[in-house]
Amino acid sequence: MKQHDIFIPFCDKCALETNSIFKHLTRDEAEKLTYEKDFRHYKRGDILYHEGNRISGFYCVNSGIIKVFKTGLDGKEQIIRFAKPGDIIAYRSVLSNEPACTTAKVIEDCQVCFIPTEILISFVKSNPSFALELVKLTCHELGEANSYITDIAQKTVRERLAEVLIQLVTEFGLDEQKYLKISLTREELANIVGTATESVIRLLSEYKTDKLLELNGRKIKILNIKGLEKISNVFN
Amino acid sequence: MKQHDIFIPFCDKCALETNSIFKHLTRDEAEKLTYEKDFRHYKRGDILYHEGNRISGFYCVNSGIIKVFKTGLDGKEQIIRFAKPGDIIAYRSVLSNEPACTTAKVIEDCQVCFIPTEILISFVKSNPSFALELVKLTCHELGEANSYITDIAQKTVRERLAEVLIQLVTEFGLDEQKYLKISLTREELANIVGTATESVIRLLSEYKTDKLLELNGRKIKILNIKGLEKISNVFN
DNA sequence: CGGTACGTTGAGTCATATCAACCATAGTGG
DNA sequence: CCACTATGGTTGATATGACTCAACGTACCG
Repeated sequence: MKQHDIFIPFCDKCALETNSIFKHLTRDEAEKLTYEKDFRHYKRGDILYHEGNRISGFYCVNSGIIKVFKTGLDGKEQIIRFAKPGDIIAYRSVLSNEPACTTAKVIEDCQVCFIPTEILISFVKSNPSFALELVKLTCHELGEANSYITDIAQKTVRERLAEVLIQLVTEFGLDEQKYLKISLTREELANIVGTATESVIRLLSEYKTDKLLELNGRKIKILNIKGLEKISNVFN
Repeated sequence: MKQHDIFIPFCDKCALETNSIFKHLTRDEAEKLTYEKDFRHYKRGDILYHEGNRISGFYCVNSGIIKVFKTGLDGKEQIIRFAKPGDIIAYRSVLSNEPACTTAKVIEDCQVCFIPTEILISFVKSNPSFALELVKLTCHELGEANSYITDIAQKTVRERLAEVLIQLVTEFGLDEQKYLKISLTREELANIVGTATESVIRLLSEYKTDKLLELNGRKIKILNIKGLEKISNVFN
C-alpha cells in the first residue's frame, strides 16, 4: 500500500476547508463520495485530460494549481481559468455531456480527487439544493466568461495585462514580501491575456519602470495595486 | 381585455414547438407555469432589462429576436448572444443570484413570457431532470463562451467576421433567396465581432468583391458558405 | 424640409504582432 | 565534467492590421 492511500481526505472535511461545492452534500452523500472517488497525484506538466476527449468523470482539486486552456490556431494556448484547492474542473463537459472543450495541465504539483460522472449526476438528482449550487457555480462562471469576452474585445493589451495581474492577486494572493503566489512563465501570462510573449515582456518592464511592480525572474512583486487598477480601467 | 391576452400560449405546447427547456417539465408543472407567467409584447428597441439591475424573473421568447449585450468602455456594446423563440434569457442572473450582467434589447418585435424567479427555483428543486437539463444548457453556453474567448483572442477581425456570419446562418438560417434571415446594422455586426463599424464595412465589401456574398442595404445574401468557412479558419 | 440614424470611403496613426538575434539556465548524455 | 540541447527571457527592427477621425452620401420620418 502506497503511503498516499492513507491520506485520502474525507470529502466532508475537505469541502469545508477548501470551501468546495461539496459542502452542500448531506453526510451520507459525502461519505458515498469519499468511498467512490479516486485520489490522485500529478506533477507539474502532467495533463489531466485533453481537449476533444470524452471523460468519464471530473476532478476536485485538493492541493496545487492547474491551468485550463483551449488550443487555438497554430497550437497557441488560450488559458481559460485556473483551478486551485476546492475548485472542480471538467464538470462542464461532464454535465453538458460533450467532449472536453479544454485541456487541463498541472502548473504546481497537485493532489486531486477524481469523481465518476454518475456520482455527480446522482447528487444532482437526489439533492436539489446541491443541484442549485451547481447551477449557481456554472452561471457565475458564465458571467465571468461574458465579462472576459467584453474585455478582450474592447480593451488594449496594456489594460488587460494589468487586469490579469489584479485577478491573479485576488485569486492567489501575495506572500509576505508582496510576491504573487502563483508563478507563471511569460508565455503563460501572454496566453491568458491573449497576446504575444514579447508584448507581455515589454509591458511588464514598462510597469516596472512605472514602479508598479518589480521583477525577479518569474516572481512578480506587486508594489502598487491601485496603479494597476487605474491602468486596467476596472470599475466593477 | 386586450386581444393578446386571449392568445397566451400554453407552455407545454409552446415548449414542444419552440424546443424550449420547459419540455422537460411535468404536465402539472407546465400548467403551473402557464398560470403563473406573464405574457408580454415588446417592440424593436425596447429594453427587457438593464445591466446592473436585480431582476425578479427571467424571460422565455415566444417570437421575435432579442440581443443580449454587455456595455464596455465608452458605452460600446459587446453582443454576447441572441435569443430567438424557445430561448430563455436572464436565467443566468436569476440562478446565480447576481445582478444582471447584460442588457437585453429587442431587435425584432417579440412576444415573451416573464417567469418569476421562485417558479424556476421551485422547478429545479422539484424536478431533478429539469435541473439537469438546465445545468446542461448553462454548461453548453459556457463552452461556447470559452470558444469565443479563444477566437477573439487569437483570430483576426477578418476571420472572426466570417465566422460570425456563418454562426448567424446556422442560428437564423437563410430565406429562399439566400438572404440571411436576421437583419443587423453594421454597428451591431461590429459589436458581435468586437471591432469598429468601419472595419466591418470594409471587410463586407471585400467579401463581396470575392463573390462570397452580396449586399443590399442591411440584407446580406450568402453566395459561398464554404468560402466563408475557409476564411474563418473553423475546423470544429 | 430639416433632422437623425445609418452607411461608406479615404487618410493617417498607433498598438501590437512578427521576425530575428542573443543570453541565461538547467538538464542530459557521452 | 563538458558539450549539447531545450526552454525561457529579453531586446531591437520592421511590418501591418485595425482604429480613429473626418467628410460625405443616403434614406427615412415627422
